[in-house]
Amino acid sequence: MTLSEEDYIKIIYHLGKGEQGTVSTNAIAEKMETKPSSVSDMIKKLSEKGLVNYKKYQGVTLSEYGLKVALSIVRKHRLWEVFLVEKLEFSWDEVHEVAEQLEHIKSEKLIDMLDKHLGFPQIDPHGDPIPSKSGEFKKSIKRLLNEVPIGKEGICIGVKDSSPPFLKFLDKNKIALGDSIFVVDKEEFDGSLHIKIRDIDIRISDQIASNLYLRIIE
Amino acid sequence: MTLSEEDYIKIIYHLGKGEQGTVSTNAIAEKMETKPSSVSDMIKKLSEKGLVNYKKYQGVTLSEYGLKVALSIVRKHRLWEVFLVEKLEFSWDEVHEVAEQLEHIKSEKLIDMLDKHLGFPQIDPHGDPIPSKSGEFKKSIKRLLNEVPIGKEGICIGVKDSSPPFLKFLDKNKIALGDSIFVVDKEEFDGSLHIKIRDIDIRISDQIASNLYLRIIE
DNA sequence: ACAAATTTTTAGATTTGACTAAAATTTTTT
DNA sequence: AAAAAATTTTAGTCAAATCTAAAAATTTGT
Ligand SMILES: [Mn+2]
Ligand SMILES: [Mn+2]
Ligand SMILES: [Mn+2]
Ligand SMILES: [Mn+2]
Repeated sequence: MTLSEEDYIKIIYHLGKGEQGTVSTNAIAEKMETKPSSVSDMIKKLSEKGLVNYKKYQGVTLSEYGLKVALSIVRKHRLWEVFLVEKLEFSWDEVHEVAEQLEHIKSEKLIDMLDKHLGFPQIDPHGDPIPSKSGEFKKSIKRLLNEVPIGKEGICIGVKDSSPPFLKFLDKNKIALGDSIFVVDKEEFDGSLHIKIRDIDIRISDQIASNLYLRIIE
Repeated sequence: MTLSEEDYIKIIYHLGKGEQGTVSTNAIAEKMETKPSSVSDMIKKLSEKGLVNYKKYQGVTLSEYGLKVALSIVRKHRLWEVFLVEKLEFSWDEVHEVAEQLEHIKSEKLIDMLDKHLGFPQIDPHGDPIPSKSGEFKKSIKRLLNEVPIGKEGICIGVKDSSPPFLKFLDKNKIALGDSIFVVDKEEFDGSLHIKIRDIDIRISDQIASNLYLRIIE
């Protein structure tokens, strides 16, 4: 598989939300930062290779084989992200671009040993689950912070918006993965939240709360 | 720079033995596993980009800029090799192929932090010196262990005597290719050596030491 | 010195992945 | 149910990196 083919497969996977969804040519073109006509050409090739199911004008889905390939790339991407944060002191808003390159390195042993070196992590620095070698990954029970009931507590496991400005905000406010967040109160008027994090009470807007994923403890 | 251009530059560097030597089209073709005609084309391109000095039919040398690029690639290659051996439990004969891929990853921060993570190593698992960020590095030389000065360290790169008894001895004493050996002291009386290998102190006879090749710096 | 052998370069073709412009198809409006 | 709009595909180019075959330059052998 070429680097370009791998990028297409990964994008089709993400646009298909994991598995089923059929994906449009235009959507792929936008993500790939290329033209729809180029996408048509590539899809034809991927289809001939058995990586995608394709009928002209009817969108595209990953084949079983294509899904396997996609999960292997996602696995590599997320393991490298963990490596960069845990071992090389990168912060979570710096890792994606480098992982985009590292995910294409071809060596089964490399990724197995990297996994071991990192202690077989289950989630990446953005809270996304890391597929196992065989392509399974446990569905984490995510809930957006603004949907967490008052009086409940949860673990911060990820973000919906992973843009640098948002990640910077979290960093500045010392909100990080693994942190426990307790919802003290919710303001009806604007949906802003009063939360307790590391024994400190802070107030966050609905906009922030609706972009933070928690895993609810019970 | 494309991946292919980087490979050409690296090969021209190695064939030119570090710096001066002018390199022939045929030699490059052989190393690149391609045809001389393809090499001619690529050299023309590298010349236009100012990476090499080139006169038709007269061979090619790296420009000052090209040398800088070459050293940066060699640095990345060797740092990744150290990483694979030191952190991921690869053996010295498994790392080259993977490093050939990793050396093309583009991120200055990545390589700086990797260097730091590894403790700023001076030599790679094959005993070759690692250029500094600014492109300086020490020359490495091959020496029989009994000719290595006290206080020096080197990588075991080969044997002079490859008879079964000798290899058995090495195996029994856990001395293997790729191991780093530090010469602690030398006994004047019989020429026997006190060495440190994998943090263990052992004593070996002159007969053993005069049949083991090390690669040392400077 | 000069013919033969070798090395190197050019000419022309191929493959991959992309592009523009135009045609075909599907979807949305009226 | 057309007409209009949007999406998707095809047709025809292009650039990068490669190839084969042939021409040009250099080196070698007598
Ligand atoms: Mn990422
Ligand atoms: Mn991630
Ligand atoms: Mn190597
Ligand atoms: Mn090496």
